[in-house]
Amino acid sequence: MNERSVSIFHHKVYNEERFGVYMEQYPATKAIPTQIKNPELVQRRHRQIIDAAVQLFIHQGFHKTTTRQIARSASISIGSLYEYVASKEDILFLVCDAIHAEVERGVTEALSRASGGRHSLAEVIREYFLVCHRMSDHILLIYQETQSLPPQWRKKVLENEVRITGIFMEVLEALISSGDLPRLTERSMELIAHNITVLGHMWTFRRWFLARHYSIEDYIELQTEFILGIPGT
Amino acid sequence: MNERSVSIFHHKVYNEERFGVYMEQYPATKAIPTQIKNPELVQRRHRQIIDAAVQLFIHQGFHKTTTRQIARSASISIGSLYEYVASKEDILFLVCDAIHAEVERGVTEALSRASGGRHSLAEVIREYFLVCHRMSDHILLIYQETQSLPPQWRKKVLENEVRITGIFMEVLEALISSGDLPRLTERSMELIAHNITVLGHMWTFRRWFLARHYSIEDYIELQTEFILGIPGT
DNA sequence: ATTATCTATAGATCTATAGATAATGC
DNA sequence: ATTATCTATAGATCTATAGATAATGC
Repeated sequence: MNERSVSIFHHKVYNEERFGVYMEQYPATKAIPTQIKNPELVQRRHRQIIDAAVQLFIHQGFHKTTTRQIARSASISIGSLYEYVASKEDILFLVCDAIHAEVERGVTEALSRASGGRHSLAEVIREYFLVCHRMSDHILLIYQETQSLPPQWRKKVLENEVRITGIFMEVLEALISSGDLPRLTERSMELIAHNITVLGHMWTFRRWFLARHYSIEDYIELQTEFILGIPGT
Repeated sequence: MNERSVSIFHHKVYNEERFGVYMEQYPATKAIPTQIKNPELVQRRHRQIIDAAVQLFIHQGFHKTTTRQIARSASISIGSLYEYVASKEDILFLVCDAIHAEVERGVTEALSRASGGRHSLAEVIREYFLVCHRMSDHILLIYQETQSLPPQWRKKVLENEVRITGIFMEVLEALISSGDLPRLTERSMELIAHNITVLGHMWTFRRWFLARHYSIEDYIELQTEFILGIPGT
């Protein structure tokens, strides 16, 4: 569907300096037990599995995708696949966690570029919505398949979701304490952070309708007005 | 999970007067071919199947529920089940369509009670959010399983979604033309209607987080402020 | 020797239907 | 005779693993 989405998982964000060790790209990799001794290999195979599975899940859904298809598409045997995961659900967890890591990376990066002044909320919203636009299929997948995860993994995926919403809370807090935004109650601010998160997701799960009427630029403009409560600008 | 949700499908909204015929409760019943001659029986069995399936799908998901479980829970044999539907996907369609019919009924009913004045938008939002609260599990199911429908049925389910959003558009239009709401562009108004719809759904798919911090009454109050852009009241 | 990978398959499903049986109405 | 229902099962999967084989490093 979305050619660009394929390459999303080909950013290789290594961090080899820290403690002199090859750092795990995704926390999920650490959480899944394996018999394989070489951690670098585990990481490489996990990425192969994720890249293969994410495309298959997007196009066929989790349940209609077979473990054999994933193995074939990742260029490993079905036997090897089960050296790196204990179950099909483990693969779904790897996929969900990788998607959230990518969304978080996008938002954090945007944040570091933001000017920090009056308009920085609009800037952050804009960059976040563009991340949602690029990762439309992936975010949709999380909405559809989180329920298929075992409770232990689902909990971790929901924690990821809370962490991303937390980024918007920090932005709102900073702007309020600097006087660039009117004072709000904690509760109200928290809910607004959730609203921003979800209105970004809305572009992914209502795209079948919205894209017929609005470009992503239209959408960002109108939603920014709506969120900031400024009917004219 | 939610005891009240069971009874939602036990409202028997018959309309026997029109044309002197026993009217179909759900349009979906008409769309699914069957060998059974008695339409009243088809409708009754469809309702049995829907009531059984909706609970199983909510607790186990569509893919983990077997057609045998549905048949058993609906108190008919697996053979009979397949006299009333052609496939498992047909059952999912019946379920999604019935849920939307129930949501629409709830919103329309609320609308007919609304005072129509200045505060009627807040009233409609309130009643709609209460419908989402009551039907939390059901709305979540639609988010998760719409993708599992064959294209033909998915299209119909998405049309239901558009129709429900359309109700909010009409309310907004009426309030603008009566001068009770500031003038907005058509595009902006349409997007606000979608936002209202989705912020209701948000209570269902973020309930795992929101319910820890807000009661449904808190949620309605804060979201109404957010939507109407009034930080104080 | 140790580590990683592969092939072949056990074991356990599940959907959908064919063909037999029961119930209903003339 | 017609309509509705049931039982039994064909046919087609799919996940996960056991046990054999290949590659690597001392």
